[in-house]
Amino acid sequence: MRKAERTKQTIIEQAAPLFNQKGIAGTTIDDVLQAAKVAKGCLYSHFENKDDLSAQTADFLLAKITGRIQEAMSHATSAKGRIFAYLDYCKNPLDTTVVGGCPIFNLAVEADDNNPAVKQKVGAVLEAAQERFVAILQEGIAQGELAPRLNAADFAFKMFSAVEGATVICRVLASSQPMHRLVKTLKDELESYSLE
Amino acid sequence: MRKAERTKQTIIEQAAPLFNQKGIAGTTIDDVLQAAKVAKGCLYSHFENKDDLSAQTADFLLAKITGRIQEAMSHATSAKGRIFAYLDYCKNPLDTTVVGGCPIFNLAVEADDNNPAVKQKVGAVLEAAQERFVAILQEGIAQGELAPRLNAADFAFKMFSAVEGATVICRVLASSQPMHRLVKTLKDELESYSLE
DNA sequence: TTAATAAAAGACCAAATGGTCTATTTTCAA
DNA sequence: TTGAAAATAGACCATTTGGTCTTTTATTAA
Repeated sequence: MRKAERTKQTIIEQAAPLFNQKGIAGTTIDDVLQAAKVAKGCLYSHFENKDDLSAQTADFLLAKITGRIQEAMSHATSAKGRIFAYLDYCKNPLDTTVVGGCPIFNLAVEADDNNPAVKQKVGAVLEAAQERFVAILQEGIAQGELAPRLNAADFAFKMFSAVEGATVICRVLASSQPMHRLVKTLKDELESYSLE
Repeated sequence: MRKAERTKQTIIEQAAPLFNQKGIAGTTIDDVLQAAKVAKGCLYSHFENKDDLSAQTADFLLAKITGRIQEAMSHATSAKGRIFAYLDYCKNPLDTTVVGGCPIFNLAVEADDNNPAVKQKVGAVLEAAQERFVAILQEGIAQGELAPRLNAADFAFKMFSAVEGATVICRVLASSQPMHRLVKTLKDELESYSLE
């Protein structure tokens, strides 16, 4: 039963970039089969159907970027440092952690009107991310590192929305320059609340 | 030849919300046939194939929102007024002009890795929008309405990215509250550059 | 009004797609 | 080492999908 788990993981890992690039509707079971180098019977012994596969792959994708973001921020100690680390992590939208752009947004856009299950997963991730940023900023304020006049929730939401939006825009324009300027702008803005 | 044009327009109009909600890959020719109440032979006498249909529908969708945004801003006279009008226009992400969210982003996300033709269309719209906002802000500065220390390009991009990003997020969270706060934040920010 | 032309209908088709089922191979505990 | 159980292969199937073709109907310029 150990081999099976490995195979299942392989399928998910190979399916992930496909779903992220081509979308769920745009990805075929045969695409996945080919990428994972697995036969149909094998895939269907691990997943009920395409919906099940896409749901589990969505979980994988979402876990992957949130993990990476956490990891990127974990090296910093100050609030400002953590936020800067996040912004730096997002700096290159053309070459994202998972090929095809930010899975959060890719899934969000596709699932929005179609896939309640995935939509809910994305919603949970979105809320967690928001809360994480707010907590970091509020701790920064509590520690006397950031000015209390900073509205943590507003800044966090603005920053996150802008970075995610900019990721999409930069990818379409095939240039990461706008993102670089955005990151600089947001850093300057946060810097203006710094008390140290 | 007049009737034909009307029929073609109907097909595009009926296809538009489908493509916007379900995506291009997720929308079937039969879906469109049913929505437009037209037979297959009819549709294919107006469009070469699905690609042609989706490209023309993308044009329609993009023209529609850009038109609406222009229209919303056209009533205002000052730079601040125009920007505020845009922000107000975006205030309700759950009930967008075209059902299913902002077509710019929906198309951007799907076309990004799949559909160079549509990607290019979206890119053009994105650049035009950005330039429009920058021009408005710069004119505001030139007219002495806004402080010259305002970086028009940076503010415009941050605003646009954030609003588009927030639209997606709000839709997934099924709440327009975050957008309301974002709009307020951005208005306050622009207000702080107002010289009048 | 009518004839030439354009538009629309829908039966038909081939390919693709998601999914099933049985046969075979592999795994791994005893 | 071996045999029961698990995993995998891939032929097969029904349905869906994009697309074509011929027939019928509607339009419109003369």
